[in-house]
Amino acid sequence: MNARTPRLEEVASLAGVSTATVSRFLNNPAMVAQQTAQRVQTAIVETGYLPNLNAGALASNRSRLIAALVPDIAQSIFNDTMEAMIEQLSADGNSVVMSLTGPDNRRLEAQIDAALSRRVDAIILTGIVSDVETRKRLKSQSATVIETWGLPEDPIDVAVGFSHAAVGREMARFLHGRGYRRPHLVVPRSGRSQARASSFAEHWMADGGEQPSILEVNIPSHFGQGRLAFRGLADLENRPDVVVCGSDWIAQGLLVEAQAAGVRVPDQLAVTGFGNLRLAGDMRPTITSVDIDGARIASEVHRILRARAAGEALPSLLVDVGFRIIARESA
Amino acid sequence: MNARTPRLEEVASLAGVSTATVSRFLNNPAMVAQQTAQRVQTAIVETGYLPNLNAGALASNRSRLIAALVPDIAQSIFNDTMEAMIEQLSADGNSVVMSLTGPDNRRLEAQIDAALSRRVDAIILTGIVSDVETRKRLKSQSATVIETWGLPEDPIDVAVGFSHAAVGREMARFLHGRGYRRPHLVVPRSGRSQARASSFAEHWMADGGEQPSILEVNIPSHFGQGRLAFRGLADLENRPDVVVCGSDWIAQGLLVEAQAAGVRVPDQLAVTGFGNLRLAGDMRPTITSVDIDGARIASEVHRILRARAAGEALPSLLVDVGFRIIARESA
DNA sequence: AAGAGTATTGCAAGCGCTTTCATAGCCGCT
DNA sequence: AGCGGCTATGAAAGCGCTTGCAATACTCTT
Repeated sequence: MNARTPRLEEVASLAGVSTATVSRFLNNPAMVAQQTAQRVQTAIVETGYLPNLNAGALASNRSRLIAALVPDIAQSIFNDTMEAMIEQLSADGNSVVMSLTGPDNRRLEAQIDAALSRRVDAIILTGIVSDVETRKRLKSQSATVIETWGLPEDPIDVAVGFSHAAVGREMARFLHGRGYRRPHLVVPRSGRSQARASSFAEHWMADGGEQPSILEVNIPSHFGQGRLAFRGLADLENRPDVVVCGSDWIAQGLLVEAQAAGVRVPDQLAVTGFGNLRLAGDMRPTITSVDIDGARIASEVHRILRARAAGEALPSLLVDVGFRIIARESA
Repeated sequence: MNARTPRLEEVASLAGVSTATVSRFLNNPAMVAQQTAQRVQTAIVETGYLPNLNAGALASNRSRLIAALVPDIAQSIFNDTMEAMIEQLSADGNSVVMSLTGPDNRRLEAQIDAALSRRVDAIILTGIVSDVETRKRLKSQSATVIETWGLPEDPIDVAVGFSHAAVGREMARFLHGRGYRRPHLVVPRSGRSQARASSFAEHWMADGGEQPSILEVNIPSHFGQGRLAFRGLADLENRPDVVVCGSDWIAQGLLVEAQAAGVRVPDQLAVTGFGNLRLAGDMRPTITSVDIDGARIASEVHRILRARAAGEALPSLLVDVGFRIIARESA
């Protein structure tokens, strides 16, 4: 009893125009005359027409599909960015298909295949250290590839993010300036985190500090690791006065454990996080963290995609959105 | 210099068969003879062929695209479920497109339009109380609609979840059994949470308890609300002995604030959460919570979609995956 | 040995759009 | 009146697959 979903043709004949005109009205309203547009609009409403984007994608070779590859979403520091990305990209007719690459990138190749099979307009990579082969492969195909949250030296195509090295440097200066002397770094095993950590160490020592102690933790990082990290402090030769955590979760866990142990933060032990998640400001004491503006990243990505879609050249392939150290109570 | 991406035809001619055969090999390998399959496989590798799924979707009227509508991902209690969903559904050729409906469902209609325009095979709704009109609309169209995390009395199509009322009931019994007498409920303003709360109250009183006090909080719920909730306890006439929180985040925030105030948990004040997020087990004290098996929900959804794709009838439109109260230190 | 049944394959007609190219109408100028 | 330059539209050729139907080649049965 359900009539088939209406096609462009039904709309066209109801409006007394050709399918070409309806298609133009839909994709480029400026091309059709006011009067015609009116009639077409009415016909669309009347028929309850919903375009078939798969057909459109096939014909136009533009899918309006964006693939977002991200390690995970359960405990991800990228979630704010992803959320902004989905919202902004969806706003003008794109759809975001999510792929989870997991802590290792084992499934990455397959996921890229899947994305390319959908003929996505763009692939957005977040927090992913693609290996050389994968990078080469991505370079040699035609969809736009946007790396976010890092600014690689040799981007695959376009990149929107910040310099992890700069974060490490600024954090070192910040803590040095506050008078801390013995930092301990809790570093998730991801290339990005490690880049921050080594930059931190480098600048810390350049400013006359001693080599910071380091604890590596697995990814994805989480609350529990902070607790373990705190306990590990006892084994250190000289007790640190500040723990620089690779994520706010770790910082939070460390804080909780410190409090349970009766250690006063920041007096006896200071703590910093990374990511400036909501909890950083909510935690007690509030957590000093590094804020990355996810919405800004998303809007830059959006801008880039629009430019690409319009066939415009991009002024720059590397967009630095910066970061801010948010000083709070914990350090 | 880049040759166009190969089409089915290139593969076919290289393998010395028709495009139909290659297509069959791809979609239903059992239909082609061993020898032929071998040749086709070789040709595929040789050409580096990647199917164009948009074309396939158009021709077969099956997109292998699944729309997942969820309120948010930044602070979502559904993330574990979503993650499992994406992983499982992606595993056999589907792609999941994410849509964020936000705390209100203002954009919901547009998002449904977008999904239908993609001719998705299914729409997965999570934690969304669609209004009557929307439900009616979803009912009257042909894609599979799966509601998750709740078991509506009148499902749109299929539902996979648990009974919020049962959670409220069991939690009431659990706490009653543990000897608590004055529960206080912190309830996010979402239909689901409220269903749990009213069921809790109902059964609590049926067991002879007094009407629990209630604090409503906005969604999405987060850490900070727990802290506020704790402070609000001071205004209550008789101090509760247990706070039943609508999410683990709230419970965590409450715990942190309680500890800062020197209140011992659970001796002076017990706390329960909901969702059994990772932090519930990591927090100190560990948080008593309600576990929902997201992976199970995902696999049921997956099963349902496979059945639908195969044209099989479903044994049941309502799948109850249950829940478990995880007793920990906080209550 | 003929007929029936089964396993493989090819032909070709779409799936529902977009877009190139051509046409028609109209305006202002010379 | 004739012409160039617009603007608005239509005709129709695909986009790259899937799949119903038909054909072919075998394998069994009787």
